[in-house]
Amino acid sequence: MQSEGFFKQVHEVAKQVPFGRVTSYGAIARYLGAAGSARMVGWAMNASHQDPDVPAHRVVNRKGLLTGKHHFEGTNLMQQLLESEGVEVIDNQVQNFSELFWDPTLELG
DNA sequence: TGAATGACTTCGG
DNA sequence: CCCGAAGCCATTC
Repeated sequence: MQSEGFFKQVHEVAKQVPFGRVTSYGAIARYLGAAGSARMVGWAMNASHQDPDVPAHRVVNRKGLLTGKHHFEGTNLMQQLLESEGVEVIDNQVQNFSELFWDPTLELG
């Protein structure tokens, strides 16, 4: 388990996502220099269960779709979490996604 | 070693 | 914008 570094980085970026904002796996991967490894970001998120501080619900795919909701408890926890932050979610899709989108390569880098 | 898997992305139609 | 197919790469079996 020496890959914690990669997970840690993903977790750190996820934690830096502002309240009520969302980002995509690819954006995080690109920011970490792991462009093309967007799937690994998802894999890292799977390990985010180790860090409860990681707002995995703020990470969606490039379409703003809550593809990872099935990895949360229940069936709509992810949506509830987002809505609790003021993010409107309909049919597992983030509304106004283009404005709520938070790109780490843009905001951080 | 090799095949299968996945919380994705990009490209062509 | 939607759809199907291909590409990517770490992890698992």
